[in-house]
Amino acid sequence: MPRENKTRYAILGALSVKPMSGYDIINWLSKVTKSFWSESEGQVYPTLERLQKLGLIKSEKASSSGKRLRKVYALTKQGTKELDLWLRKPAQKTLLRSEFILKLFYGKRLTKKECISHLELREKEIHDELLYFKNIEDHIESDHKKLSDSFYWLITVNHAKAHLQSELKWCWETQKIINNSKNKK
Amino acid sequence: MPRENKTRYAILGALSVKPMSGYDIINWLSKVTKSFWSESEGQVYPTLERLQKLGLIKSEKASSSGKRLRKVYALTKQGTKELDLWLRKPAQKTLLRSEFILKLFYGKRLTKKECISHLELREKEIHDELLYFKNIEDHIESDHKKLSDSFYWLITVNHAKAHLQSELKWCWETQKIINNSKNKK
DNA sequence: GATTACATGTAAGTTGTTACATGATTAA
DNA sequence: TTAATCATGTAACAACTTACATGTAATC
Repeated sequence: MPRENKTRYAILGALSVKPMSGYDIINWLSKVTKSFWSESEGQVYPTLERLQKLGLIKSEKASSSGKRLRKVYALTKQGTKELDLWLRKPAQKTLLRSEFILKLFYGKRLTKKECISHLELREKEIHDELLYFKNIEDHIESDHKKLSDSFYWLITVNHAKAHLQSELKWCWETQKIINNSKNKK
Repeated sequence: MPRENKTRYAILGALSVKPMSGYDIINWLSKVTKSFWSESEGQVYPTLERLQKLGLIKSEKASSSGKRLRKVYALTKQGTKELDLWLRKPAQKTLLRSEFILKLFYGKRLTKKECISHLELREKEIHDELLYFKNIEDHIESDHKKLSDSFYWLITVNHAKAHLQSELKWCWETQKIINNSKNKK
């Protein structure tokens, strides 16, 4: 059995919030699902076409401010059904790959200092990401108070924040452990 | 620029611990780097061949207990150099995709009960995974006390455990939040 | 006698990224 | 006028999974 295409559901879900163009979807997802889902252009546009052929979405051609055509897609009844069916199925595990942890896993080959600097770099990234999610949170709370979507959006932001905070703590503890270890290097 | 192949480094790293066959590598990685890195057969065997052609690893043909040939690979000097070079470079971010969080993100389309059941399912998975890492931890501590590798292996196990524990806590809190919310569904 | 573990590999297909092409509009 | 943003799309390629083919040896 081939792998199930998950991109479709991310897109169908986005369109369930409001009709959007491909460009809108890419930007919206990259902002608001940043911590747990990403899509690239090369995926979104062809998938939109496929979904339309399948009758799960329909496009209403609309021109934006300029003359360049802009295709705004909306869910069809069938698309809505398909989305809701998928949402109800238990989630499959999606494996992550962390290059950072892989490097640390082989940390024996590095000096203490080099390991610590990997950890410090990650620490900085985490700080930036926490700031980012603080902003996203404020943005969701102010702009979308009316939408009941925002309730679940904030829950996923909490998830990201909890993850980052626990990783930050682990970074600190790990640096201590490494500094106190008796390895020569 | 094409994406950099990370599989090579996972394999080179594995061979830096001890010479192994493709089969060994697959099993070892799937056990010990489970939480942050996975490789499939269809990746490992062709990559081993490529790495050999590049002179980064060499195989010593050896037969195992039976007659079936078994290729044990070891790092060459060049391969060691390549690995160490990569280990010292700052880690690139690897994006994760969580189907579970994506479903919850669109949770507005589900009933409270359905959302809770997604969370409960995840809770069970986390329990199992925590148990798994407890076992791995004991295994690393007993079998590999002599190897100084184990120091860093345990650090990555800590990372996985911290992540899981923070997610578990978030699961509980989220269930409370959903139960207390005033959504109709 | 059947299943599981050992062991290597290939084929087919899907999924995904990156870089590019194209072109309009708006703001510095 | 230069750059950024809006906007859609394609081509090339890399990465990845799944299923299968093949065969031995040990165990239940």
